[in-house]
Amino acid sequence: MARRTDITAADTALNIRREAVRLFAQYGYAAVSMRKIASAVGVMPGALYHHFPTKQDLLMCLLSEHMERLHIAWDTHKADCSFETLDASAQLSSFIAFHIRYHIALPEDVFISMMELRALDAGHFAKIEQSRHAYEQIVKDILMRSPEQPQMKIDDVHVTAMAILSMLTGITGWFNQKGRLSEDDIVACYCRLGARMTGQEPAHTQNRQFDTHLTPSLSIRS
Amino acid sequence: MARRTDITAADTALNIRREAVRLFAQYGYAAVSMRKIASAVGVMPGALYHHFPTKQDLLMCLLSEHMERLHIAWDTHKADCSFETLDASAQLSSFIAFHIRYHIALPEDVFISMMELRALDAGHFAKIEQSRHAYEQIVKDILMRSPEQPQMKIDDVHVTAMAILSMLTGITGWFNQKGRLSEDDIVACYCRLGARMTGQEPAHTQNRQFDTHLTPSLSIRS
DNA sequence: GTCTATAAGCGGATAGAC
DNA sequence: GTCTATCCGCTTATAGAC
Repeated sequence: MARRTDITAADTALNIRREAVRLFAQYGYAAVSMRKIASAVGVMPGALYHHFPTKQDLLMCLLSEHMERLHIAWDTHKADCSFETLDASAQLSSFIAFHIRYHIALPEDVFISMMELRALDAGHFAKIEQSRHAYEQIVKDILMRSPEQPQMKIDDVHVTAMAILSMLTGITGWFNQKGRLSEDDIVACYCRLGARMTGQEPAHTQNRQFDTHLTPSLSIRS
Repeated sequence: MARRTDITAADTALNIRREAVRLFAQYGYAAVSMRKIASAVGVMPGALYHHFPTKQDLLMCLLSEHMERLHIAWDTHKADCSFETLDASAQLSSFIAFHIRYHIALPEDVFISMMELRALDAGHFAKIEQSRHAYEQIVKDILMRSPEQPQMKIDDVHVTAMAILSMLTGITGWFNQKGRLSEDDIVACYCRLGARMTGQEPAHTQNRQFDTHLTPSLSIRS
């Protein structure tokens, strides 16, 4: 067969990233060899090194691009729901809905971004950790505005923020697209839980309506 | 130096388990070689195979013993706090306190039990997964008794149980023994959060007293 | 029960042809 | 941009001496 000119270098680089994400998520970074990635992509091992100088660089690329996409998606979501005009209670529900939908859509990226931080060398780790902290700060900033809301009562902003984030991120561990609960059901459940965790009475939250849907831009993946 | 008769085979096996837990927690199962474990223990690599036939068996031993100790500790805690006599609300606080204290005391065992499940082969995985489900069922059983409690309101037992467990297990990711909050502070915060997540009004939970301390048996480690 | 020594193969990464 | 071929250190695991 003649050389396929319909497959570009950019395609191969994208295939490498996609297969690497899949394999790292399933088996872990250390357990996946460059040979296995090459085999999944359909190229010889040496070809990978034309696109990524080392295995470590490949991992760092996956994690940094994931964090970058996450922040961009959040900024887009903020703009689309006029986030700054919402009160703290509505902001929290808006964040919860965004976080759940984004994480359910990209479970493998999320998974390796949690699990493989320790596989990064010091410099790379610091960069990703900074980006993670910035994301956590979103929740803390929302909770710190709670004193403006008479129906919100928070004992400890830091603990409550970490509890909410852990609770949300844990969803990817058990959620099944074909299971009993739809994505909308999950979002509704967790918005209620988030409201309760921030001291809002069930009576106040039962009948509130939130714009909990993501903007279409989220579904675009590089 | 003559052969040290004060070091027995049981000591070596214990040292292997301890160093393996530490190294697996820090770098991950796949990233840690038998050579590194042997070096940490202070023996030659071949000696490890006298105690564990394969690396996989060593991992399975660590995980199965962790789950076994966890269930035994829970049974002991249940007996010591007369668990069956408590109402559902107090049972939940009792469980939360137990879970937090146990997990803070053994963060490395907990960590590898979450992270290295995928490193187990199919048969071993099934056994550990069964034990994990049994532990999750503890929370579901408590929540399913909530209809007896007029102050408890739960939308979905499964979701609420998973949310509580994720929230609790996430603590090990950020808790620092020397940080701003003591273990007691954390337990108090999370008992409050757990109460709120199960629909209990802040006014109801603010002044309640729970026996949130673990029994002494927990501090014993094989 | 631990040692020395080694088998047999996989690991990341590179050089140079095409 | 991908291939073939290869370097060489490290991997799990075993055999037999002590």
